[in-house]
Amino acid sequence: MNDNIPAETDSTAGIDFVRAIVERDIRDGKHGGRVHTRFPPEPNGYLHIGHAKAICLDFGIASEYGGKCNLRFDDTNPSKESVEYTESIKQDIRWLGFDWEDRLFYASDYFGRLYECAEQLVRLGRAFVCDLGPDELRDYRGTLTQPGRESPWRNRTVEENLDLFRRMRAGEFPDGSRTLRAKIGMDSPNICMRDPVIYRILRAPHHRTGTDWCIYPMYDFTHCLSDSIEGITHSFCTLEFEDNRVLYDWILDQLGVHHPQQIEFARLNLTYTVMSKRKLLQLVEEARVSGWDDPRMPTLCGLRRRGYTPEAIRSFSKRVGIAKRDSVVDISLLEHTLREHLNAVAPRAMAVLHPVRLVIENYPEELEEELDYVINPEDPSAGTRKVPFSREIYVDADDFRENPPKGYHRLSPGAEVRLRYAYLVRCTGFTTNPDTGQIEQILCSYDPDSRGGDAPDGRKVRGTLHWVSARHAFEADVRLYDRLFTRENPMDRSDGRVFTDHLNPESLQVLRGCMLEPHLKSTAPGDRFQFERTGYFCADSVDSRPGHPVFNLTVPLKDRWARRNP
RNA sequence: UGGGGCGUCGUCAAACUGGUAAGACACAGGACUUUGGAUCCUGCAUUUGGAGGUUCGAAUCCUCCCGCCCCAGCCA
Repeated sequence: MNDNIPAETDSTAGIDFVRAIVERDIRDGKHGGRVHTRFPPEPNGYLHIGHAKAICLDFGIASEYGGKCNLRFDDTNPSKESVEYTESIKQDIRWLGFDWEDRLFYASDYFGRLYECAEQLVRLGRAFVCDLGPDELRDYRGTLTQPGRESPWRNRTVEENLDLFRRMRAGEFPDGSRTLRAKIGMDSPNICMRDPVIYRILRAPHHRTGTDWCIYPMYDFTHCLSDSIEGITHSFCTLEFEDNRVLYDWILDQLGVHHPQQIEFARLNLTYTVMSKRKLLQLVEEARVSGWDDPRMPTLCGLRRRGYTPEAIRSFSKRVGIAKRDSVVDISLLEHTLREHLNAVAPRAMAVLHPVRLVIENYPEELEEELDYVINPEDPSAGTRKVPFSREIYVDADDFRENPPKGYHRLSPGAEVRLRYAYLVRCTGFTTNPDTGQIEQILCSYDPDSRGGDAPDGRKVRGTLHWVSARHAFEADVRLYDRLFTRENPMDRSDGRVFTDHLNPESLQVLRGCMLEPHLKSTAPGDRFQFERTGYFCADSVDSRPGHPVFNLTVPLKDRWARRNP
């Protein structure tokens, strides 16, 4: 993994509780001091930044402690899963920078062994076939405060259960007519333990096993055994599975097999976005966004298209930490790690998003110059390139004010500014459109002795503007993105509104006719730049065409001036 | 009102078996600057949900209380 991020030495702090457990286990020689984790996504949707936290934990801990991490698809519900999702998940994990090497597994690989385990449980007298339908089952389960009732089918003989379970597998019974249940007890205060269903009849073609099976194991049964089969030592999952841990342990204990330790941590929440697959799916289906990879989505494919780097996401994951407290991380932390990385690696370029023509009246009509441009001041090894200059250029409309506010050190009548890496120019006048009153053209004179931007006499020039030579510029579309929601917590229903009511109508703004440096014309999709004084941008991977890149705003530069002068 | 978890700065998050509240983001000042970027300084919890108690000493131990999250899919 080649991080171009300055060493993350900010962690003088203690390690998180998960790593503390792993280290203690290594010290104690548990599992022979071995560390083996797994990332177990269900292929029923796209990965998002919350999954990135889990991936960084699972793969991160394995690599930190000399262990391994498997990728295992938890594909036990064929009605919701597909190969499309498995492919996107693999791509996203690789993009994030992690490698499962030859350890790509599917829970469906274990269907045969899982079935054997289920029969074993039956033989042990620890599972039975139950004929209760879904409604009855719910009724028998009891409530949070009242214990459940035992199924009337609970005391079938081992032989009968075995026979029935085999016939379930053979397809003799209709979907939903019977289940295989663990025989634990109906009076547990933990509802997970009230004779939970471990196999159901479901005639749905599976994306890997086709129609081989008409019964599928449930999560609780599958997960612990898959972990066990793979020799996992530490099984990390999110908080909502805490109650399930008892069942995880119970099943493994009954079968007397290798017993990994499940450890739960808090999932990631971010301000100004939603993180559930269901909500994200809704945004896609209702066309509130252009798709799973819309650059405003918190999906990994969305962030990638937006211009986020894997390094930034990994750094972010490290900084949010791992704990058990429900929390909501400020999106500005993610933006910070992004800027931190991009600042270090992104080549600079000049792009004028809201162009206004500026004429340097004393600059020779036909003259063209090639000026030296520093590619990245943060990285001298990036070197320099040439940028063309001429009498007429474009500057940003926001860089000129007829009546400048206090503290404004850009262009205004009489004011002198520096054109980055070019010349010092002084504003001598301007013209406006008589109909609209809009600034049409800014007039300036330049100081020929200031080539490169240095004041020959050392005079102070506060403002430095980006610009692009009019006759060399090319037009392009640039999309400005902002947060998708206007609320820190879009799920806030205190005023009776739903999350889609909080969508930010200004989250996407398309700018046409932006004027860019000619050298940007050959940008390849996905290439990232810092447009000086504006922000970080990347060429869109979907809508760019050869010679016609379309740029996405990845994240704006911080702007203290704008902040103080709203 | 059952069970399982969790409550430390605006937001994350440290503080090993009690020893006198890290760090980061954000925010606010200032320095510097050919990006109002970056960088660099400075400030930012007399206090750990609350109330008692034990102790020379408590975020850490005890008691009671308050608040928040999760669980009643043949989803994961």
